[in-house]
Amino acid sequence: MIKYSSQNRMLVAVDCIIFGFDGTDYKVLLIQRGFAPEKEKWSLMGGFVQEKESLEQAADRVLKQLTGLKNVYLEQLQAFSEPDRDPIERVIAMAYVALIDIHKYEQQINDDFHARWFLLRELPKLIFDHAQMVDTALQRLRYKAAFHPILFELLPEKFTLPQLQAMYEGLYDTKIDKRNFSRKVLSTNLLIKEQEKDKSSSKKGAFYYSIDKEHYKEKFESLLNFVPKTEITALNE
Amino acid sequence: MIKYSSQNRMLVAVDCIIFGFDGTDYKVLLIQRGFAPEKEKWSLMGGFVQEKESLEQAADRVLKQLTGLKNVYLEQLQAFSEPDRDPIERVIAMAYVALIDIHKYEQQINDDFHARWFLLRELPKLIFDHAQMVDTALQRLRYKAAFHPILFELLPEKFTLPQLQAMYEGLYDTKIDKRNFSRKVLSTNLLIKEQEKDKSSSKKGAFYYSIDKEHYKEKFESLLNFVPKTEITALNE
DNA sequence: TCAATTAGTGTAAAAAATACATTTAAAATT
DNA sequence: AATTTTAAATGTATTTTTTACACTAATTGA
Repeated sequence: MIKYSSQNRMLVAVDCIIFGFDGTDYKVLLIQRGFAPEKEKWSLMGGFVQEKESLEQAADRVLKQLTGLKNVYLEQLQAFSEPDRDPIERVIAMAYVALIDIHKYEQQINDDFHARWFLLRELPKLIFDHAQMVDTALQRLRYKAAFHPILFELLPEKFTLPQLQAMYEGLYDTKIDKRNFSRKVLSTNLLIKEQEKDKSSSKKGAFYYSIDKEHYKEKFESLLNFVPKTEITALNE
Repeated sequence: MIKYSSQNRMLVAVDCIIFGFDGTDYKVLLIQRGFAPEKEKWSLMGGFVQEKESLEQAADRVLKQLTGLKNVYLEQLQAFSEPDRDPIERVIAMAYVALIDIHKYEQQINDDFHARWFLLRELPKLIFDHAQMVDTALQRLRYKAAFHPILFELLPEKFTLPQLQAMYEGLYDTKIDKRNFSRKVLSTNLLIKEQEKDKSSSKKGAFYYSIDKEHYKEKFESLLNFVPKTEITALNE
């Protein structure tokens, strides 16, 4: 079989930045690396791309192998390709961002795998350029969430408006007027009001909402505006 | 020296989608591929990543080698990684998008290299998945140009408001009211009005404008809104 | 000097975003 | 049983932004 002769072949890896939200804070899922170099150090979920799989398939596989997660929101972030980013040998890394409902997978992750959630604000030292990957992923999340309803991926099936608002406030580190926020969110017709209330955080209780999945798919690509303009005047992309 | 043993190494390439605008139409720069397979077929500018260079460096190098272009706007688009996208062997391709002033480089490109501009609407059949890369790049351009002043990269140092407007109208295939357009554009303080007029396309002549480079850098990341909302309700990203 | 052509400009109406405070529901306490 | 406590829910007036829309100006060539 003919090949491209005299060209330089290299390893290609995928690394996944997995964001979660616990109702108050954003978290990132990390594992202790299982092999040298930097064995036992905290790392993003990563792995080498195999011969017969696309990058997307590799990211799915790595996520499943290391955490048990399947069918999660997963998006290509960007490549990290400094020649010496891995001290052992040249590795091109493609970073993927995943958003998951932290509670849905919490048990599974803790029990079967040795992944651990860390507060985004208190991440341990990470191997290689993984801290930079997290930074870049966070920037992208801030950018994208300002226009598209992706943060819903972080919430359980049923959630309340105060929870949703806290998630937006956390991401942009700001306070949003709840009257304006609920008007904007509800005007998209993305949410269905449920009968029940969540009484875990107030006496009155807050009504649960769920996603109208039809509208969600349609509206996903259209442009929303949940975040006040003053908060998004200088996003980094 | 230790390596990651028993892992699969593969070729990594960069491919550049180079957009230009000739005042009326968008164009894409293509070359005839110089080696098998698909030798002589039309292709994006591409090349393999070398051992000691990052992807960005590779893209810069490829662009320079194949067209003579330097210091152009170049942005990572996304990876294309289907295992069989290249019939010879596994190649992961990272696509980059470049925006250039078509006239500034026209001579250089035609004379020294065998690259050729094609109308975006009339591209020839391209090798491998390059047509898909162009599609994706165009989607990204539409998305990004709706919020950031990147289209200025396509224009010469001095340009007129009608030219600028034609560029936006072409990208979104729409008509924009010129009173509203000029008000919006000028309100950003991104443009400096010049003394001279361009009389090439009207008897009255249209004043030239140039970019206020200070403001341009500052404003690049902030969010603009040159395109009417009705035109950007369903961008694909 | 008149006709033709494209550039340039202003205003009123509609829509969207913002600022802002009180009432309501339910539980816990007295 | 009444009162207090806590967070949820809600409406309106003001400001800002966006849109729709049509005539005048400058210049060239006939």
